[in-house]
Amino acid sequence: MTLAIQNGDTAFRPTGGPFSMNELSSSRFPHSDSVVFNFATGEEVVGEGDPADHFYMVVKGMFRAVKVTRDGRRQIFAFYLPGDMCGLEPGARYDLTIEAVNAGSMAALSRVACRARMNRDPVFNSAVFEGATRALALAVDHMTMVGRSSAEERLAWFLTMLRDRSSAPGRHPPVVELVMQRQDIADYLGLTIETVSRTFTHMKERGLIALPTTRRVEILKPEHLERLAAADRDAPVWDRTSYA
Amino acid sequence: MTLAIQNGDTAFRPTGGPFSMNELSSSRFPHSDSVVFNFATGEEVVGEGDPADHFYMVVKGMFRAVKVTRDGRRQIFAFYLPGDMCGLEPGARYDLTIEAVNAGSMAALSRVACRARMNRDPVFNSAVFEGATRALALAVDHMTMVGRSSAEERLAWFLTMLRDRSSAPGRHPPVVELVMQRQDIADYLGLTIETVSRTFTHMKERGLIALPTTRRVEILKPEHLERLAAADRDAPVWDRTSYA
DNA sequence: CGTGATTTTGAGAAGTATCAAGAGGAGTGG
DNA sequence: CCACTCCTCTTGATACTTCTCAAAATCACG
Repeated sequence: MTLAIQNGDTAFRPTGGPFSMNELSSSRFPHSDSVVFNFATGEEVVGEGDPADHFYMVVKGMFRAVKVTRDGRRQIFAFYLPGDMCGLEPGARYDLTIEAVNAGSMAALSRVACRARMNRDPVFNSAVFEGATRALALAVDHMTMVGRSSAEERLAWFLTMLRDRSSAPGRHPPVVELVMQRQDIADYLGLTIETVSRTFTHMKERGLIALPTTRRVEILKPEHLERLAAADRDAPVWDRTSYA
Repeated sequence: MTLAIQNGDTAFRPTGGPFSMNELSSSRFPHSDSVVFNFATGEEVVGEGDPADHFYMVVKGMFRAVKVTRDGRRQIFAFYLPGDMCGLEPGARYDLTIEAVNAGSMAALSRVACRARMNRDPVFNSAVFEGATRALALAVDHMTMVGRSSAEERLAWFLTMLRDRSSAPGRHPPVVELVMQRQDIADYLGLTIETVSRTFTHMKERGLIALPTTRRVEILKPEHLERLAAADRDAPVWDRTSYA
């Protein structure tokens, strides 16, 4: 893992969006205390069980929170985009592995420094707490989805979420860049890779989406997709912040 | 909802067990600030969206954290036993509904009083934080289970959890009292009630368990059940504390 | 232009849901 | 104490979704 000291206020490109966690972005979280690390595709940021001594904020790229079980089953709990914080858990050790989905970088802030900052900066403090809260709320939604929805509903939910979180909300038709590969989507949604692929195909055939390339989705019928996504939920709040 | 002012240190019967959250039990959490409320079967403690002004600790009986979606799908996120805390979420409103599974009672402590206490009692403070942390860890496990396990593995996991959390760990064969009904189990595990019932029958036929009554399970082959339960996980830590 | 990884497609099997009916239990009133 | 009723739980038959295994197609990259 390469290291780069961040100089002042540059380097941060918060993606914007209706998320109060953005209060933490650019100007607030990364300041002279923080250090930016670069990661190659697949590289590990923190491993499950590592001592939890830092908080992280995504600067660039996409990251994932993963747990792999003894017998190889794999579950992804969150994808992090620029501006998202992770490593928020108050415990002594990380609970999940955080890996780079593609090449990217993270700002790391030591917990000690963070604690100090929380004490002297009420906005920062409440934002971090709110982040933890919403991680729980998101887990609730995620679990309901995994436990109770069909493959098509799950994928619709996923695409809707990515669209809402992505930094280019104005385009028509809305375009979602799938940075992660199919296996990651499957492990996030509790499906197999084949089912994910078939569901993409099915949505394409029904005219809901177009797939100009494997990793790019054009949402042709956003309302339809949203209806599918929200079939079993109400007013989901997409959370840019999670924990790990 | 009936009200009873608690007098001093009586009334609490922590069930014991290997859970550090018990540091909060009897002597710590409920003290002169707290008030005990009684609840009838099915009665609501807090509803989703209510202002989150209190923390709660189960004194007697069993409670559940529920979310029901627009179209009637229902997901249960936790069952709370005596000594468990809920309502821990830092946000302004409760995220889930908490209901009494059977007749029971809860000690309520206002958040204001709790905050004050957290400031002057470091043990209490860290215990509450640890509780929130483990709620997240439990959600991770729960989600992996719901997303990746078979019906039999889920039920084995559930029974193992209840046995570990129950207050009578010494009996042979281990006996689990199912206070909740089948629908609750189904909604906790992401299954249908019929599948839960069939899986019970199947386990009975295989000699893993006995069902002297509908709501009482004797675990005849604990090791076998544990093997099933842990098939896709490692060393689960059963958590007496969750959030809502 | 190969070569390996990723994704898609296909066929069949397995597991769970659904719909429907029956059995068991608890409470009530005669 | 026994019927009656309601509710929960179990069982059965079938349909459907998703998984599994296998192979083909596409993509990424040297």
